[in-house]
Amino acid sequence: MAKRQRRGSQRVTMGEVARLADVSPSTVSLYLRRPDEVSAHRAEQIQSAIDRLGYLPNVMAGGLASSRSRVIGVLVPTVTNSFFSETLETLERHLRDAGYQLLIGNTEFDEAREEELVRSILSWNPAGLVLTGFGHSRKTHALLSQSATPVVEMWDYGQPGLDMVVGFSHHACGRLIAEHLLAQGRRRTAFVSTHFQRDVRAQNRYHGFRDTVEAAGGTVVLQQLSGRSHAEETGRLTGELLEAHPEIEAIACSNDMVALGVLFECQRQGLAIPARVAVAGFGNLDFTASTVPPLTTIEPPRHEIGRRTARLLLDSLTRRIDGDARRLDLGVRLVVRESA
Amino acid sequence: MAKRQRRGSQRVTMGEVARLADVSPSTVSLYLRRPDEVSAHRAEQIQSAIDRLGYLPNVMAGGLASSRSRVIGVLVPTVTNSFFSETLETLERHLRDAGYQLLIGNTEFDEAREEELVRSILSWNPAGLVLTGFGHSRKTHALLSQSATPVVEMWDYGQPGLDMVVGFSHHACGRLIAEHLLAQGRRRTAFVSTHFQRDVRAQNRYHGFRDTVEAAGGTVVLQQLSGRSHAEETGRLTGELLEAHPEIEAIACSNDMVALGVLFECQRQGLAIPARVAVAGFGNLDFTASTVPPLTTIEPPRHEIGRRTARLLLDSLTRRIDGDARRLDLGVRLVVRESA
DNA sequence: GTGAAAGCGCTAACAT
DNA sequence: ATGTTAGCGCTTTCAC
Repeated sequence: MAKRQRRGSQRVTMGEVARLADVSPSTVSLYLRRPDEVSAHRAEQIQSAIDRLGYLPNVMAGGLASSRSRVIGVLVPTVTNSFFSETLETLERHLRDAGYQLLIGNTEFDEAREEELVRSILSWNPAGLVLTGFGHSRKTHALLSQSATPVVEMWDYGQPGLDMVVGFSHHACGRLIAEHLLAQGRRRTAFVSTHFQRDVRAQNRYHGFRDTVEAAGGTVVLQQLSGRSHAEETGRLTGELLEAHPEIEAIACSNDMVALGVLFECQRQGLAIPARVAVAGFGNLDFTASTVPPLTTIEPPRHEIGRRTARLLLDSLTRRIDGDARRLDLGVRLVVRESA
Repeated sequence: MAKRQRRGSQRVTMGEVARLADVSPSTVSLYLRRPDEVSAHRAEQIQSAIDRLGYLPNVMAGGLASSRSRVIGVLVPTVTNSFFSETLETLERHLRDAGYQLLIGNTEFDEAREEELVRSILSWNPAGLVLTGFGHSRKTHALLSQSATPVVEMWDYGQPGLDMVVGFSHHACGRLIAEHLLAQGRRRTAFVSTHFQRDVRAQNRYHGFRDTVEAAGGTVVLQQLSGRSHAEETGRLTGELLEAHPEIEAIACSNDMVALGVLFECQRQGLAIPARVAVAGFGNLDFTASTVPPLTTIEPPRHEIGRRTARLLLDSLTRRIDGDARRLDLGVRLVVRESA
């Protein structure tokens, strides 16, 4: 006789496993959570029942009963950005190894959407939450503070933050590039960037760059793309830039994809890099080592952010973390190659 | 008097909302699920109670009670790959708009890991599951068939599949590129590729390419990278390739990042593209339009895959989908630019 | 070490 | 249209 199929739900319950193993459901539960507190004999019976029935625990029931949910929400602007997706991947691996399931959401650089996602994720009663950066709506702040969920803000550093922080200073990145360029005697500069509205961190890097260049008596022309880094527009804007400001001897870019666009535009115009104009990026994307010429850039700790965020969050679930340890500045590294 | 804090769980329950709104819990439940079946008066009371208390429904409790879980699992090889992440983003938006939460997992191109993830996701009793491609372990097949969860395999086409399929033929992509090159009279070719073990779809494209070139009496030299597309290795292998096979007049690449590496290597060696050697990619990544020269490539329907996968899955949850409509070949488009 | 019993917060009949 | 009741499948005291 075939078993009746329940409406789309899981077939085998813990009770059925218990019956087959000839123990009580609570013993099965105990076996699943703390195997060594069950006698070897029963453990074996239970495991073989589980295998025979193909039993899979029902996470929802478990979560409800224990009122703890092995779920962690992660909100990034977009998974489409390789910076965030690499961090995400590392974060996922570490958190999954610790038994947590990630709930990932794309805020699309929009605080209202972020708020919606926070609300939706809090409905899952998550053990923790990871957000990108410091920009959140008032309502989001309210939601989070009344929920008492541990929160890590990642990929940025330098503001108080909601709870825990793992990242680095983008202002410092801009400064680093500026200092490198200034040391070469380049004072007439430009900053070509993705739109600040889509990328506050690019804006912070710009500020760091501009402040440093201007403090040294140099100039900075800002050229903002209309949206995300689009190679075609990057080329066009770079062309306009160099025509309007032929004195420019260095171009800092908000990221490596923008720098790639600038590089190709210079090639098209026959401008020698770095002789005529230096070019620097941000991100140290894979291809930057083999462009012609190789690109000077900044290496952000994308995987380290994932690792440390996972660890900090996990630690905060088991023990009290004190003030200092709650905020991590991971720093960055300037990668000097030939383009600047 | 401050409310007692429950151990890390959600504070406000539906019961408390009901009490404040002076209705029964089930009326609150009804209001939340089908608002217009509740009288306007009570609806208002309930909503204001919800607002005052900051009530968020407990998804776990709801899911358990209804034994339907507005959860859909998605397994991709890696979110780090822009093809998958763009599909993922579109998929996420559409599915979330329909009220579903995505559970995303990285298989890391490993069937054993995929199996583990399938198991872990089935524990959530998902409404549906989205996998990438056709390669799954026997155990995964078993798990899925006994669970009766609707499954979409995406990003590929041309095999029976487990249930539903949304993608395109990678073999056809290889053929398309080959035909284009052959039409230009180029018969001595090479295929530079990421490692097949990490990318079966690249292998399929290679097969389509090779079969077509050889059928026309041409030759194909295969050059496989050791892992994922790494620009430095790509350059080195391309150098070796052109030295060992100076007769080569066209290089097809398994994707645009590889093609970029080839492009720069040719620049470094002073080989004119396409005069001396033609170069073609796959993916139509953003930068390909503005390389020097612009890259001939193939546009895969990355967003369309997300859209159609979401729709097919959603549809299959409400009505029976018949045979033909369960398998979608979305096709691809050859984008001819100057490099080939 | 094991089992019985009481929920976790919600949904879904069913009654009214 | 609203309330009553009985679970959903598991975890967690608490006896034994």
